[in-house]
Amino acid sequence: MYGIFSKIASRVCSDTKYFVFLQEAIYRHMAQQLTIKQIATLAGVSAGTVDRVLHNRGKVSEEALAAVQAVLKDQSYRYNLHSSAIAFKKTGKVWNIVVTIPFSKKGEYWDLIKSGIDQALAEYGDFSLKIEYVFFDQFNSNSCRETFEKIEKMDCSAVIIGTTFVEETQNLCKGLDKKGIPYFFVDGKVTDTKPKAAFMANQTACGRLLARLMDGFVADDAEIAVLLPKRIGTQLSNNSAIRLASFRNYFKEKSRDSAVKEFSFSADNEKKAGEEISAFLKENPAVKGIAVVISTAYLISGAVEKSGFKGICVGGFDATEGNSRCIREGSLDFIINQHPDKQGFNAVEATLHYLLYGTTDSSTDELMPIDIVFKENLIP
Amino acid sequence: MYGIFSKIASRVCSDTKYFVFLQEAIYRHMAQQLTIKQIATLAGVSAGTVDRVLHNRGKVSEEALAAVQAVLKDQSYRYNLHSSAIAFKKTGKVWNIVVTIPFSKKGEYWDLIKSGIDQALAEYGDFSLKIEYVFFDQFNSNSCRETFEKIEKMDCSAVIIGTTFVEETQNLCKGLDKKGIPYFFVDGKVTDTKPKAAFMANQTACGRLLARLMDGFVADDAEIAVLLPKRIGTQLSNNSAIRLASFRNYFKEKSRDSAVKEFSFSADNEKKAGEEISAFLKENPAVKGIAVVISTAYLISGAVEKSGFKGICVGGFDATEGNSRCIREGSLDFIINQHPDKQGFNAVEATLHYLLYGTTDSSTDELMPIDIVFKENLIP
DNA sequence: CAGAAGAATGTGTGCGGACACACAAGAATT
DNA sequence: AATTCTTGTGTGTCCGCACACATTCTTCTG
Repeated sequence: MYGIFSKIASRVCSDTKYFVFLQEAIYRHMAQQLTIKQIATLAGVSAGTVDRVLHNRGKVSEEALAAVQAVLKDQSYRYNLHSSAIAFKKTGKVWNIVVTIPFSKKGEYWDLIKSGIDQALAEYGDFSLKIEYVFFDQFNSNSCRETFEKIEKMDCSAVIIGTTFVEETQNLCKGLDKKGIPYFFVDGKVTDTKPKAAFMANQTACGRLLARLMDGFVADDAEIAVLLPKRIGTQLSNNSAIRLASFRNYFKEKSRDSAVKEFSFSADNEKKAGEEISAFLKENPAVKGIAVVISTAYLISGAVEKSGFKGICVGGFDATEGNSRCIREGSLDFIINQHPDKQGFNAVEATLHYLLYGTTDSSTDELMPIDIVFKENLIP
Repeated sequence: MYGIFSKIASRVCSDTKYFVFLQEAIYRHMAQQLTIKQIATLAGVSAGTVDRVLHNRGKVSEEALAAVQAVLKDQSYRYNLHSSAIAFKKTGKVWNIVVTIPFSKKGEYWDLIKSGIDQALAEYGDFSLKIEYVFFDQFNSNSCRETFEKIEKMDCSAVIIGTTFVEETQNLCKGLDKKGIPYFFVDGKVTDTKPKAAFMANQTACGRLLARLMDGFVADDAEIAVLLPKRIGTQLSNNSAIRLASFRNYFKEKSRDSAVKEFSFSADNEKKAGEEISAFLKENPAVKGIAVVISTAYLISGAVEKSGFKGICVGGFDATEGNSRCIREGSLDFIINQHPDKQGFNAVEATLHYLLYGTTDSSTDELMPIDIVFKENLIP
């Protein structure tokens, strides 16, 4: 791709010759795409036959097949996306995508994923596309199970799944596999499943980055607290567990593991969380950094500021509304953003791509970029 | 947009009722788009009249105009992008976008912008779109002037301009304004011009963020060097100047300005740059942080490591190939990424959008997100 | 008042692809 | 030998839009 460009660029050192350079630098992109009819002419058959080959509809003689495939390969044919979409309308069919994710309040993690999905729907609204949301309770495996059972009975073209409960997800995927319905993951992966793609951030990198930043921003002789959600009944989510392990691992490598204190707080209760962190900081005055491995750091940073503790660096995950507010106000120092909205958007995009072309053009694991957000680069 | 979603979510607190919730949560998006023909029927006119109204082709009576506009507004009509693109093909016209940016070596700043543009071309290849590159020498105002004069004579639908030389850009824009050709900026803005949109990062935020990170990562009693390119004849580019001022401002606010040392290096000569920084560090042993305000930090970080200086934090701008390599190898600690590729991509996208719909759907200034990249979140 | 000129409006065609359907030629059945 | 059936193939229609061209209605002129 860079061939011509770099060749020209390397030639321009002398001052006087730039004009000659310009003549050559004006180069044109030509993505001459052939149509089905042109392919047909080249292969010596009719458009219908080419269509049959392209869609594997059968009823094509071996010689015709060979002739068409030869031309197709030679000309690297691609559907014209627009014509395809237009013609598809005629059929009256609609791509029905079912999205099943936990519900959450406006501006919280799963709602950001949903925003991305909605955005994708708006962007790709000109395709015959329908999205059907089915929410469940991320803290209640029964809700998840019954929801997933419902989905298996639904008539749809593809499913986007927010990975939470492992066993329930595996069951759903098994059912979908049997029916040949493609599915995609957002936020994570689950073993023994075959998603067409999974959109998530590298959790090991996330944990390590959190550690690196804390290490940099907190004095060498201070202690650092790593905060987890208190859970009753259920265990730590897979993502959080990986982040925690990776976080601790960083400090182990630096032989500073003794400075790290683990602490669990009530992530679903603002008041309780505040009281807990206050008490903790009183008991541990050497703690000068608080690393929250989940998306509700704002519950902590707000309380830390209110309680009057100074010079404590607080970091967390994801640009939820609460976190963004605290960053803006200064109580939260930074967050590591996994782009939940982008995950949602890309999942829809990939789904549509798969439905239209029958392929995912990239690898199964779609790692999202991990951003670090300070007050200075927060998007308002 | 969140209306239904948040209403439902807030209702689900009790454990037992989630199933009821599910029934309601299955809600369907319906973006029922009317066609021109349907609009015509509703307005009591023919499709041709609606078409004339939509394209401002004139020859429409006042009453017909009013009737159509009323229906259009009421139904919030939008072209079907696909049909539009398909039908446009028939006309044989092609959108010809001229891109004029400085040339640079593969993987350097302007080449990243170009990659983004190429990517956009690939993505939007199914539109009748042609891109014509015209490169110039960013260190030679004559090259720029003569290139721009050439562009004024070219026949094109829109121009994307990499802002470098102020006066030359103003002249070009004046000419384009006269001909009614829309133009877009990448990397910066220029006063007294009327671009449809400018794609760039907030440079004040960039400088401040650089300062914030340096401040955090370098001990309080150490000195910090801020590195500028040595220029002969030309002055510091606008972007660099803003970053520098913003950087210094941060430390002034903290009354630590005395710890900041400015230093100019040969940004276009790897060997010279290395010798200069080595000498500088020998003379200034208290310097423990190096902030490079331009995109060639890799020239510095490589030399710092080779010369054997330890414990010095180096930060710079943009994920160029050189910088990415140094981050990976560990000599460069972090970079602030302005997403040049995204700037290029979005510029093409916005241009196409303008050409198709006659509007830029957002504000003139398109601020790009600013990312911070460490080894941990570097995309390979 | 016929006829030309002009303004407003309606109709027709084709972009590239998806699919239904018509049709031809040979094989299998009655 | 006449018929159904199979298999391969080409043709026609339509999706929604852009634009050329045909048509109608109005007004003005000799």
